[in-house]
Amino acid sequence: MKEFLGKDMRLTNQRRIILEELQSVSTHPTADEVYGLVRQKMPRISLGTVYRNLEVLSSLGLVRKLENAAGQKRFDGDTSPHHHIRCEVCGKVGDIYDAPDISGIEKGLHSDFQVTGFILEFSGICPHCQARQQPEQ
Amino acid sequence: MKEFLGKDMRLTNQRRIILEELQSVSTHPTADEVYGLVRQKMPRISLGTVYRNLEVLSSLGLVRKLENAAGQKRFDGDTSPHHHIRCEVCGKVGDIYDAPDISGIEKGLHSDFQVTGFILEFSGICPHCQARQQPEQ
DNA sequence: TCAAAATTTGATAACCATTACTAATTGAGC
DNA sequence: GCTCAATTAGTAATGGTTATCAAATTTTGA
Ligand SMILES: [Mn+2]
Ligand SMILES: [Mn+2]
Ligand SMILES: [Zn+2]
Ligand SMILES: [Zn+2]
Repeated sequence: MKEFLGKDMRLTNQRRIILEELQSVSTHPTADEVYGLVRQKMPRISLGTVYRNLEVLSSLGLVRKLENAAGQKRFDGDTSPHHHIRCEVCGKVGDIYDAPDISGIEKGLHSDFQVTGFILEFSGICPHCQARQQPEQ
Repeated sequence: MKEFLGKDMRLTNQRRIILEELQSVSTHPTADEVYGLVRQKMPRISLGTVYRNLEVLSSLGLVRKLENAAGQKRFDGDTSPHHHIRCEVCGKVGDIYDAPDISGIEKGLHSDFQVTGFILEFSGICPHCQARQQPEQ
């Protein structure tokens, strides 16, 4: 991790553990949930430190910040290219690795904006909420 | 508009003017900006009434609600199918009417979620911010 | 026609995720 | 180890949104 930090940035225990915990789960936790995870290893860390470092890590490209839908921001320790699906009921986020490749779809659009990219996000219902929603029949 | 309201819902002046104002612009205003527009016609309306009715109108399908964790919600009086592009600098939203059709892309994905749909949103830089960002050369 | 019931409003308070502030602490180069 | 800028813990502030509720408005129906 050290090699990714800028020259005036320090590798603190807080920073290292936040990244490690985020990389150890596949749940796309919110900042608050990351806080819960990290406190098991480092009980005196503050929520502000978690927010601050999630922002630092995402601007360094070490984590992905998911902010293109309703609800709280979520964070992803998996920076490999993949899409996400968000539960319409509870907001939980899952991974989609096999979506058709639509790269380049942003080229040649008619817009006065300078187009730089796109985000494709799926919506659905997570296993837990499926079970809750059809209890009968 | 009356025909779209539920049987226990009333067509108030507030409700009608909010929809009319939203349909009269193509700027995808925030709730606060809708409040500003509506107050020109109805100076004593409250911000809470604007929020409440934007929610009602969007649940009836009369307006589109554009949610994003990166900023404020925005509202669209144009319910015809089209995509959006968001300015990375200022958050302004524009329309994209000529994106390639990717409907059906959500079918056959490998996920334990029940997949119901998708959102494709473009990102870019709006004309105003383009002018501000490259002042030289 | 008129009073009771239902809905909606305006005003304001509460909420809550996130950011800002600041004195104390600490990582890293010398 | 010493120095000092970067970082932290703790807490306050922010800001968009939602909740609350008495008053106003509209509908119902006797
Ligand atoms: Mn992911
Ligand atoms: Mn639009
Ligand atoms: Zn769910
Ligand atoms: Zn812009």
